[in-house]
Amino acid sequence: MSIRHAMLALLQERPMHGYQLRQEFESRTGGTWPLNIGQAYTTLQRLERDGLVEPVHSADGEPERFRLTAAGRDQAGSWWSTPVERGAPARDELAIKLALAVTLPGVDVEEVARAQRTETMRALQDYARLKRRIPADVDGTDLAWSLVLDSLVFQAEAEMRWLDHVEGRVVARRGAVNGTATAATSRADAAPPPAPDVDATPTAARRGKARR
Amino acid sequence: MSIRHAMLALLQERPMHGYQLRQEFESRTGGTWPLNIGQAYTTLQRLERDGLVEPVHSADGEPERFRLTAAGRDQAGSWWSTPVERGAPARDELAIKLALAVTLPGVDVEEVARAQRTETMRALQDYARLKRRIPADVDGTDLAWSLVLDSLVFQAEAEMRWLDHVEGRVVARRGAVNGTATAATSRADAAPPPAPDVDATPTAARRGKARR
DNA sequence: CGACACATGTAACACGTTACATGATTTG
DNA sequence: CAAATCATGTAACGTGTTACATGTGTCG
Repeated sequence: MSIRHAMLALLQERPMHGYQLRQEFESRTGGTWPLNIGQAYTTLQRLERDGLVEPVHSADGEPERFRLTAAGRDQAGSWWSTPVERGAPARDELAIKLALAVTLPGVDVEEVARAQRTETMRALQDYARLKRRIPADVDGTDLAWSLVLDSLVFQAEAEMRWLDHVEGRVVARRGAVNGTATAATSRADAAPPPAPDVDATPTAARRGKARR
Repeated sequence: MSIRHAMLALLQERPMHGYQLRQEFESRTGGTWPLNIGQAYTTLQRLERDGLVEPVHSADGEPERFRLTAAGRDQAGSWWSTPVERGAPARDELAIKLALAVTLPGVDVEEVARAQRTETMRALQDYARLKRRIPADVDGTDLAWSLVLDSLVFQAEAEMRWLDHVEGRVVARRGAVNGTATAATSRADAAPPPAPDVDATPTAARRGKARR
C-alpha cells in the first residue's frame, strides 16, 4: 500500500510519466527503496483503472504524463491524514526470529543475537558514511533524505538496545533454570560483542552494558 | 522470506501438519503476525516441491505431518546463522511518507507527524496492556511473546523520538526560510537522539513534551 | 442439534522483484 | 559510431491477504 500512495503523493505536485515518477521518488529517498521501473508502470495502470489518475495528452511525440483526478486527490489527501498503522498485526522478521530461537531446542540464541548485532553495527556505519555526504545547507530533497537516514539510525539503535535486552533476559533465565530457582542475578555476560563502535554517528550506539 | 523460514524452524522441533504449524507459530508470537492458514498450506507445498520437507505417513486417518529433509535442516541452519539484513534497500513506510511530506507543497508536515504520534502512543498503550497479561514466571512461550512485545515497544519509542526530531528539523528550517537567510542557527539538533534508558523493561513512553 | 475447534484446501488479487525486449535521443 | 540515458513496457515468480468450500469430531 505504499508505492501506490507515494505515486499519488508525487502527482500532487505535477503530472508526470512513469520514468519521472521513479526519479522523483528515488531522489527524495536518497536511493533507499529503489523503485523498479516495471512496477511504476503497472502501478500507474492500476491507478488509471481505479480512476485515480488520467493521462494528459501532450503535443507531438512527448511522453504521456498522468495527472490526478478528483478521486485521486481525495485518496492522496486521506493518505496524509491517516497515520501509518501501528497495531496488532506487527510483522517484524527479527523479533519473530529471536522469539522462535528462544523456544526451540538446539538454537544458540546468544549466537544469533551476536550475529545480528554485528550486522546492525555494520548498517550503522554505512548510515554514518552516507550522512557525511549530505551538504550542510540542506535543500528540500536533502532534508528528506537526511530524515530517512536518521530514521534508519534511530531504528538500528533501538534494535541494538533490544538485542542487549534479549541477551539479558536469556542469560537471566538460563541462570534461573540451572541454579535451583535462583532468581535472576547470574554473572555479567558471556562474551562482550566485538563492538566496532561507530565514529561520528549520532549517539554511536554505546556498547558496554553493565546490566544487572 | 520469513514465513518460509519460520516454518522450517518450527519443523526442526518435530514433524507437524499445516494447522499445527499455524498454532505453534501464533502461540510463540502471541498473535502478532496472525498466520493465515491458506498460506501455511501453499508454503508447505513449495517447501515440499523444493525438497526441504517430506510427508510422514501416519497410520489410519491421521492428518499427514511433514518433516525436514537433510536439505531442509541445512536451510534452517543457515537461516539461524545469517543475520536479518539491515542494508541499503530499507523500506520504511513512515520514513518515506514524511520524506515526501517535507518535499511537497501543500502538505502540513507537522500535522502528519502529530497524527502519527497519536497513533504510535495508542500502540504503546496497547503493548502496555498486553504486557500486564504475561505471568511473572515465564515459560518459554511467554518469554518469546514477551520479547516480541518489547521489540514493538522499543521500536515505537524510537519512532516517537524520530518524530520529535523531524518536527525539530522542520521548525528550524521554516525559521531559516522565513527569517532572511539565517543559515546555521539551529544546526544543533542535526545530531539525533536523546538516547534513552535501557532498563529491564522498556520505559512506557514518557510523553509530555513542550514542543513548539 | 448446533456451535466450535480441527483440518485441508482453492481462487483471486495486490504488491514486489528480477529479468528481458524495444526503441528514441543525447553525447563523448 | 558507440555508449549512456530516456522511456515504455511484458513475463514469470514469490509472497501475502481475503474469502470461500468442504469435511470431521467433540461437547454442551
